[in-house]
Amino acid sequence: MALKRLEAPQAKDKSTAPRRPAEPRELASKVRLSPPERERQIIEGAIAYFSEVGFSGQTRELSKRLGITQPLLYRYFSSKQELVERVYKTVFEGRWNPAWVSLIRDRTIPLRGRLIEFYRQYSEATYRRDWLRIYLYAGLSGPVLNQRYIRLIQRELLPAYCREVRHYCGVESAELPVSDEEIEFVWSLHGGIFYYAVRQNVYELPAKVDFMRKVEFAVDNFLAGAKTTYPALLASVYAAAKRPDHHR
Amino acid sequence: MALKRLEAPQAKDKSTAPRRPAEPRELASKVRLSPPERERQIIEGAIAYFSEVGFSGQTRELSKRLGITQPLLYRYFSSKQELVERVYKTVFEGRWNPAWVSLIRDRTIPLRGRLIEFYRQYSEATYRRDWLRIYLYAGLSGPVLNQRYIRLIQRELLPAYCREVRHYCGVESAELPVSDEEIEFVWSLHGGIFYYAVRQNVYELPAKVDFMRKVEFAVDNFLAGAKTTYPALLASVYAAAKRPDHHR
DNA sequence: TTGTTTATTTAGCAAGCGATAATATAGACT
DNA sequence: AGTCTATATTATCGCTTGCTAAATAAACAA
Repeated sequence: MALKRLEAPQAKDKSTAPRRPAEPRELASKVRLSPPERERQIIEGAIAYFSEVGFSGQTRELSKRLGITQPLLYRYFSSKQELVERVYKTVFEGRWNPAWVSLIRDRTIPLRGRLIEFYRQYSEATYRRDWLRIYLYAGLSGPVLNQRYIRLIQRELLPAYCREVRHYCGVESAELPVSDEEIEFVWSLHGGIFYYAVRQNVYELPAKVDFMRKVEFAVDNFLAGAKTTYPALLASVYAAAKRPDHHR
Repeated sequence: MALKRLEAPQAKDKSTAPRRPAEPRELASKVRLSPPERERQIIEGAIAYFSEVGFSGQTRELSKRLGITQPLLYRYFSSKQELVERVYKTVFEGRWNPAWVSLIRDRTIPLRGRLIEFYRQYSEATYRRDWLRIYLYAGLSGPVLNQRYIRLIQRELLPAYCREVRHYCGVESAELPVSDEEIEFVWSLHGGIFYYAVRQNVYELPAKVDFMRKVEFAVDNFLAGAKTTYPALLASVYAAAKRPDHHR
């Protein structure tokens, strides 16, 4: 019973007959690429493929879409895991623009305009189907990469938000550090817009309201509310910080 | 070369020797459960397992965690896909409470209090690690289920939000239907809180601000802003609806 | 042309996977 | 206690998967 496998057709023939010559291929390109070029092509294809099917996608199917054979992947990446990590790295580290922080801080423009312009640029870079899907897949595989990205947002972007909102509300204070409560306060704006992008580009719901229009609503409401709630928040945090038991 | 597989150790022995008697098992329970009970147990275990590793998790590992053998799963579910769909169904259809809509509409309580109380209850039911992870996995496997859930929110919950916010802002109008713009407006509140839950329970970032405190910030800022921006939004939508080219 | 290098392919393994058939046994009923 | 039925297990199939070794062929230098 265990030997049934033997009876597979032509199994014997193949083992004794000389290897037949390679038949002409009809794949996309027979050209030999230089290693850097081929590597770039593989990573690009892997981003497209894994963003669609997830990181449990098979190397055979990926190679098929690339028009190459599967073992060739292993000439450029020693394992599937290594390729996956290159995909993560390329996507997460390649689309952040430090100029965005300067934009938020540019007080020659009204804060409303800065925030709207920021989301116009930021959405173009990161709120795309492939980025969002890889972000979500990464977060489910393990928290580390998303933690790193969120910490980047919390360290670079959101404190700048907070200082500008303070200025906007007329409660600027250079010496008072930005509190966790303030960071969480501005997360509401950022998170609401992010989730819009997920609904549109991952869950594929029809866009009944244009993205930029939605951003305007969200920014307007955020700023209008902040005018009264932000000073109150700041006061409550500041009061708590003055009390002896303020740590924890 | 192709016959090498034959040389696998004890392959022949196994095929000729009589089946050895079952060795005593040390698994959790040898009891025979009634079909409904066993089915419930499998689904419950599948929710826990698939929410951790995703739906590409293996049936063998699942059965191991349940303390049963893998073929037993196939007595209760004709395929893995069927089990997966039961998991989806159980999670998404089992945790929605229609009373939440009544709570939002209960004008004997100030709107702020209603919203905060709603998020206290809603987060307890759905903003849990297993629910959130299955929600995210489902959305990446295909948009259908998440679309259905989001449409439930948009049909049952958010229009109620909108009418209460209209009342809160003193611009109530029973005959004017809730517009897409208004729905999107209140999504900002809901989405910002949802993404907090994802950061906490999926990306496992330390909670520097307590969930209910964050909800208070978000609701306060939303309502404070709405007082001025919601009437303006309503006016702009209403003005557009009056123009001849208002449809699309 | 001829030889060398190396990008790429062919063939294949070993482990893992979903699923099935045959067998064994727990537990209720007589 | 003995019988019977449905629950549960054992063994195994056929296919897929990540990965490797050997063979092939394109590009370049002599």
